[in-house]
Amino acid sequence: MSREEVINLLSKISYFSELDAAALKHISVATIQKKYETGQYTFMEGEPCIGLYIVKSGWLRAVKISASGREQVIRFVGPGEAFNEVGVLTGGVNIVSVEALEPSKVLIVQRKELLNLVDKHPCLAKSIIENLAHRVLYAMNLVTDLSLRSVESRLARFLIDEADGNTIHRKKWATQAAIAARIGTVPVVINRAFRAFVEDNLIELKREKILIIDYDKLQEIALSNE
Amino acid sequence: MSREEVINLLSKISYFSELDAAALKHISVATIQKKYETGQYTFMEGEPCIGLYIVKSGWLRAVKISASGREQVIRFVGPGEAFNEVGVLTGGVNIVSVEALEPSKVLIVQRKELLNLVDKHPCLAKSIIENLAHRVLYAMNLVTDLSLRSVESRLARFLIDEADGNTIHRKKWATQAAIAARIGTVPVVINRAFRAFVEDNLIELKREKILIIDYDKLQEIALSNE
DNA sequence: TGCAAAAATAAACTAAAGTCAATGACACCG
DNA sequence: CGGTGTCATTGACTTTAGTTTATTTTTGCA
Repeated sequence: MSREEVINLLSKISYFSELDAAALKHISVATIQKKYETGQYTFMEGEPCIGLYIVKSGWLRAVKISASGREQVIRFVGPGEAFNEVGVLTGGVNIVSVEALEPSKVLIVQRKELLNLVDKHPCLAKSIIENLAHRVLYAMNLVTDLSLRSVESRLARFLIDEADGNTIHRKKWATQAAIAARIGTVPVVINRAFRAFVEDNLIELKREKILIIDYDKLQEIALSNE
Repeated sequence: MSREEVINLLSKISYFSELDAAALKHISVATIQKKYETGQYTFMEGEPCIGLYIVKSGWLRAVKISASGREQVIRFVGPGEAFNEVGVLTGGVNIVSVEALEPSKVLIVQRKELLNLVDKHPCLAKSIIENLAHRVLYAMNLVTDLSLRSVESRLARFLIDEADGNTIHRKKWATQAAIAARIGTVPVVINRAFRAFVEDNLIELKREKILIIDYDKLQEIALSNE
């Protein structure tokens, strides 16, 4: 990837969108490029944190894994998104593991470099604050979802959130198992919930996409035990 | 509370600890003081956010409430701590409800004022970033706790985290119901877990304090299905 | 095209968490 | 000092979620 491409990609990241050209160029110099194959981990939880990762292409997932092997997906990340901010900004240790779901290319802005930049550019600090605040919000909603709502309700909400209009486009890696890990449960349980939704004519379920048929009822379920 | 007291309190908050005297004085002017009785809410989720709250005295809890009446406590806040940062820094809407657990006094730094300050003081921005990043970390751990670990395991962890040495000092409002809401379950279930711990001689359970007898085994349970 | 692997579905079962209702213990207040 | 209300405890029961195993259906690839 050329210098210009790097700068162009960086400028599209919400963190950096308000930085001037000079600053962007500055960052681009401190940037590493890497490539990962499907199933490969960019880094593991607990390891020292190298820097802020920015997805150039491909999809990955940030995940916490329990000793018993169950996984909780924190989020999926795709082109133009950044991940590992929290590792960079807390103690310098990765707090999740991140796995490539398909062949992926990323940029890495080195930790020290990034921390320097924060000092120098108030607008960067501001957008980081905004972004982190939203991340807290997201995580807190995840918390209340898990604690207060049923699997069906969570799934309904997930579908609504992910829907583009009334269809959810599924990438090849968006299997029921992947969705289960995101919802906070196991594949069989998600499958049951899906079946139930299909039975009740709320959705149409295909491999490449999910069609929402009865949006209102789905919303009702999503809100039911909120 | 006098101007000096206000400034003194502000200077102890992690956000403001590195601000100079002039800035602190500046903030103190934009500050409102309020008092709440036990059970009174400082604000409700969804309401427009007035500002950043700082606890002068008393304890409060930030909570999300479901339609069915169940509660998930996000955190307890006590003297010297701040709350509602996320409301201030995201859309200006409160994302939790906060209830006084005992008669409490708070300072409120108005939202606009705070946002102005962030622009002017890079060190403030930096400490906010740090603080928010830790908040995300905390929330994510809460997520994985809820999703991957049993009630017993969560309770064990909670006890270890809260312990000062090998005793947990319980405020009058630290009832089993309150702990349940924090752990993400209901009072009876917490009670069962407590009983089991007492049975197995892991803890000694009293109204004013909890004594950890077998720290190692408790830790083992805390980590068991991590 | 067809075979092997992955994913989805199904059923039977277990375990964990939650509900409900009743009772016991204890603290606070008039 | 008794009574009222809150909190803790208990048992019986329901519901939800998770496990296991087996079968069917897709998918991707040789």
